[in-house]
Amino acid sequence: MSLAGESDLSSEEKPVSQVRRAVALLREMITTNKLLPGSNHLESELAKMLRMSRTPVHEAAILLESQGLVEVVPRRGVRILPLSADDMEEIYAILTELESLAAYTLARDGLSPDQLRTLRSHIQEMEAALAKEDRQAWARADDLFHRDLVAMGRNRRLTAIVSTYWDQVQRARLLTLFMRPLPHASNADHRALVDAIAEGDAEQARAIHREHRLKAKRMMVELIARHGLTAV
Amino acid sequence: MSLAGESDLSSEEKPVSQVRRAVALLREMITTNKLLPGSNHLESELAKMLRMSRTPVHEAAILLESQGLVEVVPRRGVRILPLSADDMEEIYAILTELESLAAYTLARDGLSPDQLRTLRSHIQEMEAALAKEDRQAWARADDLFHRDLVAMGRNRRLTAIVSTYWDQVQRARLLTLFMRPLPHASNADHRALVDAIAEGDAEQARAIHREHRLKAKRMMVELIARHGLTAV
DNA sequence: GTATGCGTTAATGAATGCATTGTCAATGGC
DNA sequence: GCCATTGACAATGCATTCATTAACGCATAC
Repeated sequence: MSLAGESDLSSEEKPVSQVRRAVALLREMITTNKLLPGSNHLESELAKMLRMSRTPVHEAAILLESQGLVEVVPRRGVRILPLSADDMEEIYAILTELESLAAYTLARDGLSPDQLRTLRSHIQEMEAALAKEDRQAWARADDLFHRDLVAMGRNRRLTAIVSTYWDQVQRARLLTLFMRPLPHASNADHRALVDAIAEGDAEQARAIHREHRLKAKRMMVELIARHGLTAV
Repeated sequence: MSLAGESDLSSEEKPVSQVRRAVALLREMITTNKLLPGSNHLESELAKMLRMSRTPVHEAAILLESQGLVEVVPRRGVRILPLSADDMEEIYAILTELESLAAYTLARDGLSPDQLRTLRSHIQEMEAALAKEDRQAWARADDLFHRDLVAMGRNRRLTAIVSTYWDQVQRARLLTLFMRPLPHASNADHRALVDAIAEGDAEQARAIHREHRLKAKRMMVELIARHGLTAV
C-alpha cells in the first residue's frame, strides 16, 4: 500500500538525507495509523523514535505541514491532522477531477499493450482477492491500479498531487475497508474503465472514472457519518 | 500580483517565523525574476540577503523543493528550476482541470451578489487597463480575477494547489506579456464566464473556463517556441 | 598538450546550544 | 472558595558549530 512511495516532484534520485527518511517514515506512520489523528508528538520524541536529531525531524514536519498532513504547534508538538467529512469532500473533489483527467489522457493518447496488461493484472488480483474475501489484498491491488493508472499519464506533477492526497485518505479507506460491502461493483468499474481506455474512448473513460470516484466518495462519507465518526 | 500570498494550506494565522518569511520572500523573488531560472544560489548568500541564518533558508528551500520551484543541489546551491514547454503543458493541464471545476462548483452552488460584484469589478479593471494599453495593470487584474474565482469555491486544498502552480507560470506570463497581442478576446471570455456562473449554468461555466485556459496554454507554448525560448 | 590524481577548499547536512515564549501550577488576594 | 497573577519549567525556533564530502585547481606523468 505505497510504503511512503517518495511521490514528491523532487524525488529523482537524491541520496537519502535524514530529512527524506524522516518525511517518508512519518508519512508511513501517519497513513498506517501508527500515529493517530489528533494526537500530538514532541519533536524530540519523534527524533528519538527515528534515531536522528531534532533538526531533520523539524524540517520534515515543516514539509508535511505544507502538504496538510500535520500541524506544527509551537509548544505542543506535531499534531496529526484529523480529516473531517468536509476535508474528505475537498480531497475527493480534487482526486475525482485529476484522476478522470488522467483516464481521459490515457484513452486519447493510447497505452502500450504492456501497460494495458499491467492494469488488467491488477484487476485480476482484485478479483482473486474478492473471491477469497481478502479485503486487504483487494485494497492493495486497488491502490496499485489507481496509482499506476495516474502514473501512466506521464504528468509528473499531477501524479505527485494525486499521490499526496491519496495518502491522506488512505487512513479513512483502511478504516472503512471492513465496514463496507465487498466491492464487486467497483471492480466492474475498473473493467469498464480499462476497456474504454483500450478503445480510445476518452470521454467515456473520463466519465467512468468520475462516476467511480463519486461513488467512492459517497460511500466513504456515508459510512463515516453512519458510524458516528466526525473525523478520522 | 500576489505578493507571496501565503497560499499554503497551513497558513491560517501563525506568527511569522523566519521560515515562513523565507518561503514567502524566496517565492516572491522567484516569481518576479529577481532570481533567474537556472541560476544557483548558495544558501549562505540567500541567508545574508534575507538577513537571517542559514537554517531557516535551508528549511524554506526544502519546502520549495517539494513544490517544484527549486532544486537543492548539495554543493552547488539552490537552483531555480526553469520551466520547459513540457512543464508548462503539465501545469496548464492541472490548472485547466481544477479551475474549471471551481467554475462549475460556483455556478452550481451560486454566488452572492457581493461576490459577483467583486468578479465583475476585476473585469472592469481589466477593460480599463486594456483601453489604456496598460498590460501590467491588466495582468494584475487578471491574476486577481482568477485567484478570487478559485478562492470563492471554498475548497481550500484546491485553492492552494492552483495558487502554487499559478505562481510557477507567473514568470512565463510576465515574459510573454509584452509579446502577445492585447488580450481582448480574453476579456470576452471572462464576461461570458461570469454570466454563466450568475445564471447557474454549471456545464457552460466549466466549458468556458476550460476553453479559456486551453487558449492561454496554446498561446504561451507558441510564443515561447516562436521566440526560441526552450525554458523560462 | 592533455589527462588524471591528489590535496585543498568550501558548502551543505546534521547536531547541539541558547534564548524566547507559551503552559501549567501554585499562591495570594478578594 | 474562586479567580487572577506570577513564576518556574519545558519545548520549539533559530543560531552556531562540526563533520562530511564533493568540487576545483594544480602538478605531474604520459
